[in-house]
Amino acid sequence: MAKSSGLDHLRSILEEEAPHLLVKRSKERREGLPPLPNATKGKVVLRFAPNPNGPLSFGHGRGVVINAEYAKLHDGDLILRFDDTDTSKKPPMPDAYAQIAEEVEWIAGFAPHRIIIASDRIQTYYEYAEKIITEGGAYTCNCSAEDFKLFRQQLTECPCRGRGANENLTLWKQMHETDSIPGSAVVRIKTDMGLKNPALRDWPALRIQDTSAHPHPRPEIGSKYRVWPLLDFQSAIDDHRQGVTHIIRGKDLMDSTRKQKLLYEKFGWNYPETIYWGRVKIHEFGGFSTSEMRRAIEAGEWTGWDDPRLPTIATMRRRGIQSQALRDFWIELGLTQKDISVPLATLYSHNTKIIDSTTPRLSFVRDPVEIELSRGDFVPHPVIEMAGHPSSELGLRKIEIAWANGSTPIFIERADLINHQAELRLKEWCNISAPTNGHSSMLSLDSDGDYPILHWLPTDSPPAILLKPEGREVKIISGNLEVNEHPEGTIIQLERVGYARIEADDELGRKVLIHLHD
RNA sequence: GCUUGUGUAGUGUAGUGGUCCAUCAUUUCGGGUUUUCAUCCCGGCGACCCGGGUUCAAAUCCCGGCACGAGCACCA
Repeated sequence: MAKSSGLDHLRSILEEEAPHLLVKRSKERREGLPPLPNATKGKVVLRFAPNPNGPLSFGHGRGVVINAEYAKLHDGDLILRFDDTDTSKKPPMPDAYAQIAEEVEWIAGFAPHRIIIASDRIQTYYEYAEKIITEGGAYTCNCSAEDFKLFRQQLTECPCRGRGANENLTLWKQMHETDSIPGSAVVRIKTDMGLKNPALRDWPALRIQDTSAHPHPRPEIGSKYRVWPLLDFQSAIDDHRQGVTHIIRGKDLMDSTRKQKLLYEKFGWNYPETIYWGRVKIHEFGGFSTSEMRRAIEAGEWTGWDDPRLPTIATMRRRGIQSQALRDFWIELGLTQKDISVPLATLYSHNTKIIDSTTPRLSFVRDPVEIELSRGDFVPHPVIEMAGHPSSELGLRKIEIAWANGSTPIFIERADLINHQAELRLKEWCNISAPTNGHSSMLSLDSDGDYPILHWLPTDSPPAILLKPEGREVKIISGNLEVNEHPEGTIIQLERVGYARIEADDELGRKVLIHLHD
C-alpha cells in the first residue's frame, strides 16, 4: 500500500483510524549502563571477586566500577569477595587484602557492603562437597589429569565414576590426610561425559594442595587445609550462600557459568542473572599479568606496585587520575561482549574535564637556558603577578625579580630559544628581543602584536624533575619549577607542558613532579 | 578437533523492522575565544563484515560464508 499510494496517504488513513500508532516513539540515545535484567530496587546483590595475589590492576577497575554502579543504581549490596583458594600457582599476597579493600572503596566511591574471604570458608565448601558426594552428584577421581583429558576427549567415563557414595566418602577423607599428594585425587561433579561441550564433562570441583610446602599466606589458615575448592565450585557455593542476584563477568567465564548451572540444578538452586563483557586491551599497556608484575617487583625490576610504568590502580592514583574519571571511562565503554581495544586518551580526556577548572597553573622550564635580560629604560618591576588559573578564582602567583645593574637573569626553555629567532613575549610580562649570546632586552610591556608567547622563570627558581612514563622507560625531564606552596599530592598544570602531580622532594633536594597527561 | 561468543566511522558507543542519506564521545583536521601547545566554543572528515533470503520497507529478522576472540587447567 505504501508503494502504490505513498507513505503520506498511509499516514492520512492512520490519522483517521488509529492515531496512536503515529505517536513518535522516543529514540533518544540511552545514557549510562544498560538496565539490569530482573532487578528489584533494594534487592540486588552484586560481587567483585578478585584473587588477592596482588593489588588491583587497571583492568580490575572495570569490575569494581560496573558492579558498584549497578549496586548504587538499585540500592543494592556490593560484596568484595577474595577468591584466594590457590596457594601455589597464584598465591595470595598478604598485604593485598587491605590494599584491595581500600582501592575498591576509592574506585567505587563507597565502601563495599560486605567483605568475604574464601579461605575463611573452607568448612562450608567441605559441607557442600560431602553433601553432593553423599547424594551421588560427585565422586572422587584418582585418574591423572592427562588420563582424564583423554576420557574427556573420547567421551568415555573414567573408572572412578562408578564408585559408590561410601567409597567416595572414604576416598574424600583420605584426601585430607597430611601425606596426600596433589594430583592423586580430585572431586569431580558428575555431569555427563557425553555432553556436547567438552568443558562441562565431569568437571573438577576440589583438589589437593601441598600446604605443608606451600602454606596459605594468611597465618590463620597456613597449613590447616589440604583440600581446596576450585573456582567453579567455590564461587558457585558462595554466590548462592551470599544471595548474589547478578553476576557480571568476562565472557571467558561463560563455560564457568554453564558448569555452575549444572551444580545448581543438583542442589535445586536458582542461578543468578549473568551478564558478560568482552576482553579489553589498552593500547598503551602491553601484556601485564598480576603474577608477572609481582615477580618483577620482587626482583626489583619495578620500583613497586605504583611504578609509573605499570598499569595498576596504585599507579593511576599516584599520577593523579580521579576515581570519577575511571568511573566515567568504564561506564562509557558499556557492557558489550565485543573484545575491544581502547586508547588511554579517552580516560585522559575524562580526567581533564574533571580536574582542569580546579588545577593551579605553574611554570616549569625544561632544559633551561639562562638569558641576561636588560630592562633599558623600563620600570624595574620587583614582582610579576599572574593568575593562579586563567578563569577560576585560584589566587595570584607572584614572581620576584632580582634586578641588578638594570638587568636580571631568567630561564627559558632551550627549545624556545632554538625555535624562535625573533621578538618574543614572556608570558604575563613583556616583549623581549631575540636572545643572542645569552643576552636580550625588554622591548615593551604591553603586547602590541602577535608574538610567540613563552613561559619563563627567574634563575633562582628551584630545580625540579618531571617523571614521564614512556612505555617501559621513565623519562626524567629536568628543569626548574616556579616557587609555590602547594603541598605534596597537589595536581597542577605546567603551562605549555601538561598536567602533573607534586611528589615528595628527592634525595638531592629537587622538586619531583610526576606527569599525568597532556 | 569439539564447544562457545562477537562483528556499526581510527577507537569506543547508541540503535531491537519505517521518522537512520544512522547517535554520542574520543581521535584527527579547520576556525573562534584565550598573554599556556591547556580549558572553552563552532565546524569538517569518517561506519552498519560479505552474500543470499523474508518484507511495501532490514543496521535491526532468517540462512550461509568470512574474520577475530574465548573455553576444553588438579589457575582465577
